[in-house]
Amino acid sequence: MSSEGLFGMLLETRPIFKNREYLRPSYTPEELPHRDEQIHQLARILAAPLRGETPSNIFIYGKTGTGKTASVKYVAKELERVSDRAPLKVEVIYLNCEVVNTQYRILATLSDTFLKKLKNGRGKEYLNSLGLPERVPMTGWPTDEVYRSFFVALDQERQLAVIILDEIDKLVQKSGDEVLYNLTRMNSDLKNAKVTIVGISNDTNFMEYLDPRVRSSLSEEELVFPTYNGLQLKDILEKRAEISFVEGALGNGVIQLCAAHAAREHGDARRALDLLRVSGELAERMGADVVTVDHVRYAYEKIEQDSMVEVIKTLPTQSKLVLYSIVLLMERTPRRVVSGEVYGLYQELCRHNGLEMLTQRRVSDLVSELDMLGIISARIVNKGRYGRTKEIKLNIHPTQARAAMQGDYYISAIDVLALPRQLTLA
DNA sequence: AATCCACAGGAAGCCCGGGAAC
DNA sequence: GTTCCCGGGCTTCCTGTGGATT
Repeated sequence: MSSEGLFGMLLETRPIFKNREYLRPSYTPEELPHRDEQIHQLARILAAPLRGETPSNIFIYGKTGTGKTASVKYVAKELERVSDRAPLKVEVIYLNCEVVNTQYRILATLSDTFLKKLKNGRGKEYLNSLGLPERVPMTGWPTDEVYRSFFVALDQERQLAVIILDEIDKLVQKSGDEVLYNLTRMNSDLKNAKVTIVGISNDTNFMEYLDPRVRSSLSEEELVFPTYNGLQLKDILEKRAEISFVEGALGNGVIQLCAAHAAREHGDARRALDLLRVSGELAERMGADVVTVDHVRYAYEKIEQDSMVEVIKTLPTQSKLVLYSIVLLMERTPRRVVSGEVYGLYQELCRHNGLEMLTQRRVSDLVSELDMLGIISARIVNKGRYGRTKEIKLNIHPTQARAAMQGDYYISAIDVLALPRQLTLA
């Protein structure tokens, strides 16, 4: 270690990032390149009620990383900003249905928002006089009571409630469409206030499960967010890089390469930004003061491996066991491994560790699954007289795979030394 | 040309847990 | 609470495969 000590190197090199937060998915950018059209449409639809027209509900569809959430949040923010001067006050409520995924919790959150607003505006006594509580408990109330308190609290003022339901497919999947039915009908009963629902999803199939009335009302206006192409991604990355990286910290071709990778994988901007950030972090860690295309390549590998580790961790025990057999064989003799060997070792592992043993047929399916997940690559080979088999290649480093599986109770308990010698030393 | 290996992978059916319907 | 149904995991049984070997 150098005389400067532990942090010497880190302090000496020029920093790479100005602010890496701008590269994270949680950041909502000031401008969204190549989404002007969608943003204008969205603004036009949402502004209509301000001019006294009946509000339309909006359904937004687009693959992940196409800027749906960012665009909606951006428009919502602008709308709230101008609503002071508008004839109708606007209140935007953003709900991610992956988190808030039941009818009760949605209504409770909406209730609370407007109860709080009312209390701040007119005081506790006013709430009491309407028979409204200060807050709705997290659980316990009958759902229609929660609905009523939301309704009454909302209708006390002339206002427009823009309810954004992100990942709305998750909601329908988990709790059905009853909430949506109630929310879409509200406008006909409200006297002062109006409600607009903005549903966001990356999956249109769920629409089929909706009540036809809900479906048509939810998609009064539809907006599609197409995926970005390579050039557009490059643009987006450049804009972001400007504010997040130190000037001159990005080498030639870095952005192009990140954009190209992401474009190849369905134009997901989130992935592209991730790749750029990880590349920077890697360069930083390696003590470089410029990010190069090599860092990007390395980062790409790292992201791939990391996601694979995640997949492995969530595998069922039997699949892990099969994978573990492949890993063991691979560690001994780094070559292609055939299915017969895998099943043989798998059997031994089960036998010597008191684990349930599956049939060859089933293990063959598990191997195919591992192949589908990209953890291994398998191909069928005919060896003539010596039969027909599957050659298996591991797509992740054996030590990484091992580490990913150690968390599993059954796997960590496996005692390799208990195996017959010819198997462990083959 | 016939044989045969060592599996792949399709078909049918069993079992079990969980959710909907009664 | 019971019954019914469904889907996923699994087994059993089976047919198919293509080139080295006989």
